[in-house]
Amino acid sequence: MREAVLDAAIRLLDEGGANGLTMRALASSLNVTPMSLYHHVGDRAGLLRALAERVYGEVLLDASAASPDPLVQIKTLLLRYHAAVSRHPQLTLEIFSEADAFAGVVKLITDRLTMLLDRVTAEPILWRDILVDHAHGSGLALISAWGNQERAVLLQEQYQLALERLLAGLAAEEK
Amino acid sequence: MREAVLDAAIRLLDEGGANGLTMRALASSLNVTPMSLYHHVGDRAGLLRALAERVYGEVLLDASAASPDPLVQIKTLLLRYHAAVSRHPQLTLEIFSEADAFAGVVKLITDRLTMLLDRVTAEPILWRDILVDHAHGSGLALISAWGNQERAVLLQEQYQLALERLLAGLAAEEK
DNA sequence: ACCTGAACACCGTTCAAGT
DNA sequence: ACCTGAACACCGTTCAAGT
Repeated sequence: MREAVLDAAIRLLDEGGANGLTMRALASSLNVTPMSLYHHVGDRAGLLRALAERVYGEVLLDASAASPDPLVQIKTLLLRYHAAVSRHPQLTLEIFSEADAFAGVVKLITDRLTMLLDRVTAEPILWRDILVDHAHGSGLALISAWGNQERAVLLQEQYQLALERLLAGLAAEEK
Repeated sequence: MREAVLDAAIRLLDEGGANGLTMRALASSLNVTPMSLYHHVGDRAGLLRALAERVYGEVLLDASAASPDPLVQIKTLLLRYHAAVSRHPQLTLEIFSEADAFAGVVKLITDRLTMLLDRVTAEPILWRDILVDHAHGSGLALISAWGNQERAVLLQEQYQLALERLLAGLAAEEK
């Protein structure tokens, strides 16, 4: 039942943004009373936290990937994170507006990124913020392309290109 | 009177985010009926549009600055835009969630940026998106530092540093 | 443990009426 | 032109009551 609630919630959020995901609309889409939701996901903040864990949680799966090259692992991690952000940009927006945003899963992702960058550059923090901020900005730009599959694919390809430029700039600095 | 409404609105938005800026709270803070606001700024969407024009409008003032060097002008433009975004990150967030976001002023800013980049790189669009997306992500990160003046200043300085790295990477490519 | 209806304190916005 | 009160159709969440 909890999974069904989260499924319906992410759909409402994708389609209607923050205003589309109301407890009452969510309950109604499941043929249930609004108050019933509180037994499965808690209040609206709890619901959003659960959604964030589900969407961003996949990013860290089997992270010590094929290649031992840290630059390749950095690229893989960022491509996955960007994919998660741009798959549900409205969720990202909603998480951002919380004061203690990105507290849980995302902290794990940026920590892993920092560790990898430490092996590649003398300024791991600076580059981590450049790469993460850029991934956020690029992912959020997907909102303006919602429902436009063609443009969405184009933006995804462009992110890959942009990431290569950024990592080239990083690799060009001496360690 | 219109200016007073906008002043109060941006304050509510900064302090309480999207949920803090309600038409009723805004009216109450001005000792006025909610309906009175509709004569000055229209509905909530109109209010946000007016706020966006005011905040982002300053970015384009006297843009053909001191130096004729396009790289310097690019840097100045982005520093100003980032300053506007990070001064009111909650407004940026709210504008982002609109379908046709950044329609007005921001279009002018990115167009000017594209023109300048055209004189410096063979891939102006790619670099425009890198720089704009990064500015957005970095500016939005200010939300987590709200009320923390020390951290806010640090993030501003870090943006300047990050921008220099990015422009160095851009300049390193052959035109 | 899970679900419910009724209620409370909110929203944005429209409308008809006032000056 | 500007302001108002009342009303409508919504919100999130609490509470007391049911199974």
